[in-house]
Amino acid sequence: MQKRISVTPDSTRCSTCMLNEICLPLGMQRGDVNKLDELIKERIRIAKGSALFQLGDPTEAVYGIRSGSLKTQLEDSSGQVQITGFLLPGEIIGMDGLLDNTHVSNAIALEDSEVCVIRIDELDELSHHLPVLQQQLRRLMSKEISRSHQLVMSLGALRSEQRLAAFLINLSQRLSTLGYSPSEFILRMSREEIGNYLGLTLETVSRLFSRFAREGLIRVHQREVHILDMGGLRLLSGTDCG
Amino acid sequence: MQKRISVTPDSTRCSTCMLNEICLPLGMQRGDVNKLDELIKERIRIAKGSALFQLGDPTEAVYGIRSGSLKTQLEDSSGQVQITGFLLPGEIIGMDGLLDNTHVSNAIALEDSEVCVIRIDELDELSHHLPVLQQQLRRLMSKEISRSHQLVMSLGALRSEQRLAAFLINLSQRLSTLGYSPSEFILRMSREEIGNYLGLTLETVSRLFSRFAREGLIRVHQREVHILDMGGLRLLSGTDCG
DNA sequence: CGCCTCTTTGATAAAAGTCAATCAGGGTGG
DNA sequence: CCACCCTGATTGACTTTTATCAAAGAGGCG
Repeated sequence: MQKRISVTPDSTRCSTCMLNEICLPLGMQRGDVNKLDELIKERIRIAKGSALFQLGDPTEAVYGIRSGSLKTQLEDSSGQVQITGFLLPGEIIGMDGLLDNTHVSNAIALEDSEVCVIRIDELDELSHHLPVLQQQLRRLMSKEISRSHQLVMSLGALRSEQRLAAFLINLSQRLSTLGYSPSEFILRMSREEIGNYLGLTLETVSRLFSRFAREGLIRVHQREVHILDMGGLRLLSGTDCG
Repeated sequence: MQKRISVTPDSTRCSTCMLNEICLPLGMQRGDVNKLDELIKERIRIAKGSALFQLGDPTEAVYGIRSGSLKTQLEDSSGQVQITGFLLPGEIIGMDGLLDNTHVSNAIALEDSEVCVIRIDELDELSHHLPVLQQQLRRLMSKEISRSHQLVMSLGALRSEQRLAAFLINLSQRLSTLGYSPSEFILRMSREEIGNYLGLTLETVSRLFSRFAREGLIRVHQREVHILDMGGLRLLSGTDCG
């Protein structure tokens, strides 16, 4: 279910990638981004439902998502699962796991996806000639810490309707950054996955979708969502929505 | 309420610090730790209740806690607060905030505390001569990501009693690492702060303490906690407790 | 000693979960 | 090609958990 692909000189590289401004190169100088091309030597295709990495696997790399979407989830010894993130193109996955180079979570594709392999050893190597690269990874890790803290805030301080509203707004914003419509999108995850992520049951999520629709905030049909009243959603969420 | 202290040659340094094995130097070679001494030029004393940094402050450093304890909390525009961590000696604080060098949380001392200042610019500087240092920070940031994910799991997947049990076990383990008793300790935070952290109300926390005591799992008197039945607590928590 | 803050405990209400039935689509095989 | 089946989604009735409101108790500090 995984297929490794070599990146040849004529493949798309960081310097020519559309996700340039969002992904690893976020905020880097043009010239430096060109040097990044040396870093990405391989990509991996992952089929829907299969794992990019799993709990206990050695961490040799982190991954920039090129297309598709994935979820990350913790799994404890009793098999209990908690989804900790839904990741979209341009986002980096696998940065937990760098404590002692062992993955502590699973990363599973929500649809057929492709990721760029950022090998840690090569990152350290390249950093000698491109010192800004270490700072870059640091910024991305810091972002992941903040993101996770936001999720903690959502789970700890918001009520179910606020969580779902904040979730939709957050998705909308991220899709918008990628150039997609902020008001119409297809959810790649099930009600159960949304519920797990937000600390709710799938029934509660389903009921909330119906209620939001009844109140004219959204239109929803299965996994297709239209946001009709972004202002209303924001108001409902009661936060600035991380 | 903050007092900056220069670290003189005869002060305690990383190489002679008791927290050597836990803090920034975690897992580093002896020789490398000696080089770390150049990095820490300043410490800060923070009085109980006052802030080490606040939302919006520029991030010039991260901080290793030398003594005392702090909490970190997010605060949204409506003033709603969510505590995202209680930090003990040897732990690093301030690693969110490295995305664009602005703090996105508050760090407040739970008791009079002292932290070592790890300036980011000096860290980058020293890294030229001590490449392992970047990896070190990376590991600590990865650890913070995992820690936060564990908290997400606690908030999203556990019931109130499991959360509090897991919280006590986690505290016990960390205090034990510091050489304190794993079974007797003083909580530095109020019921309200514990509740906020765990996504519960202070009343629920108080009731749970009473219930655990009634069931013989702990003895508790105000902020003094004795763990009587660690096995029972573990069983109750239903997890491997991050 | 008395005030103030934190904690405990109780009664009640609200939120979200559980159990159960039905519905809708998509894919498969006859 | 269509019926059927399987999975995921919706909706309802009821239960459990946790929050809210309220009052009283315990320490600590001036």
